[in-house]
Amino acid sequence: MSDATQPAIIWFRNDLRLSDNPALRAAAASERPLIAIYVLDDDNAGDWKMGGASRWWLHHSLESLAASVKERGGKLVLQRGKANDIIPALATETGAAAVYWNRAYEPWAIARDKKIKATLTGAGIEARSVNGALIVEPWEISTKQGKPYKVFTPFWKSIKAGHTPADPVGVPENLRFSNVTAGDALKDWALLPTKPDWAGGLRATWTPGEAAAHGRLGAFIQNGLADYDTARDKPAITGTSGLSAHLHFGEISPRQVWHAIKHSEHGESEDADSYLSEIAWREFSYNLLYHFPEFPEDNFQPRFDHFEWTGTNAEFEAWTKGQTGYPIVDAGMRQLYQTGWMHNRVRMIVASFLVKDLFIHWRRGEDWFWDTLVDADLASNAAGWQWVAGSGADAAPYFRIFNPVSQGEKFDPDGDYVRKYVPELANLPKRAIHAPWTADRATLARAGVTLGKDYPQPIVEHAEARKKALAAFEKIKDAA
DNA sequence: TTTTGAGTTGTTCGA
DNA sequence: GTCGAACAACTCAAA
Repeated sequence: MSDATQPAIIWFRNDLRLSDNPALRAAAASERPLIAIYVLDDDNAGDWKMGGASRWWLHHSLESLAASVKERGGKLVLQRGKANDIIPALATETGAAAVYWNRAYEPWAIARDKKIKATLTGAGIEARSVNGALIVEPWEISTKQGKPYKVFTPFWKSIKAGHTPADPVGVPENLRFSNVTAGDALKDWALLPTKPDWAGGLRATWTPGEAAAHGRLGAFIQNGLADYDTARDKPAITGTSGLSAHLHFGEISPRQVWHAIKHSEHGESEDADSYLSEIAWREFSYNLLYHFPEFPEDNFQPRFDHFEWTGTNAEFEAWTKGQTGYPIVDAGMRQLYQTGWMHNRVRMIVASFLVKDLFIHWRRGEDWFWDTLVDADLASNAAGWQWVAGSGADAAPYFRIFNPVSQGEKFDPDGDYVRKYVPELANLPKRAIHAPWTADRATLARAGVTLGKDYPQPIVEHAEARKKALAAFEKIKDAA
């Protein structure tokens, strides 16, 4: 029924790379001419269609992948719409014998892919999905009782004991592409902002694409890994790998990262272990999302449904704009808006502030991050917010309420991070940089700061908010 | 089945 | 300045 001249389709999704790409490898192994396609499927994504910053990244990542495919004599076909229609239609039109893809784990994507698989199979076309995004599939790891892990530490121990990844593989050598002409022009998707063009900070900070992902990993191993444990908490320096968006879009795979770290000079160090545990957090988040698909929308602990969210829209807006009057919070929120990314330590601080100082639902923070982060990832974003809010599976204890002043003093001791993103405070001495309202009049005058004019007074009093939060947690303690 | 130890990232208070 | 304890109670995971 099928002959060797029939092409195979390699459907690229969040796996925008050629190396260590199991679906691509399987497609190449079929020895059929390949048709490469990417589908922008906003219809299926519903409320979780890609946000603005992610779209910017996607544009450049697709450009990069398209160039790599072209170098090898092929063309990356771009189509927009429901993949349920597009993929089977392409297969039929081209007489394809098989379609290959790497799995996605967003609930909407799982549901869609299942239907597509049925459609293809029903039409006599082979449909094969494989694991290209995770170290361990969520259904392959469980507690000794056979249940999904809900606590990170035992999950991480289990990975180290029995689920370390295989070595990554390279770009298939026998890639042979078929000639296809159909498809959209990338620029017609209008993924880049124009009026206004807010992407300047993103361009200055990031280079999407497979080659850049490996460049960043190499630089991190060279310069960051040896001191990771302490440096990772300092937002003023490059102490983290910055791989989150590259990993999200699959420009690099977690097992490539794992392998490179392990085989580096400090591969067996504590620092390497704690870095790899961050990779495991990503896995853990996917694990939670797979087993509890409502995780991005609903409190994992239902008692949080009773929490009284009393924050106002004006306060939410002040938070998004970096105008809360707490310098470390404002620096973080401005870094996010300018660069599409925020340092992990600061993400926790701003999240804690939104939830426990402003009493605004974590879902609103999650939505804002979704739109503004280049690394916006359904699993990681939801897990992070639920963790901070305390509503998650493996949540921060109720009393863990970040103090934005002491966090600033501890992790940005010289105030360099604040000075960079809150330039109106740049001339304050370091003893006042994290709490400008405590500075005397002369100090403020010398720094050219008039509070309430150049920079806001704190919109809430932290000590008071903390007490209120503790009382609010007390109130929902016994709720169903 | 029951028991036991533990749970990413913190803060405050009092000695 | 430094240090340890307290801050709910609960659920998870393994023995």
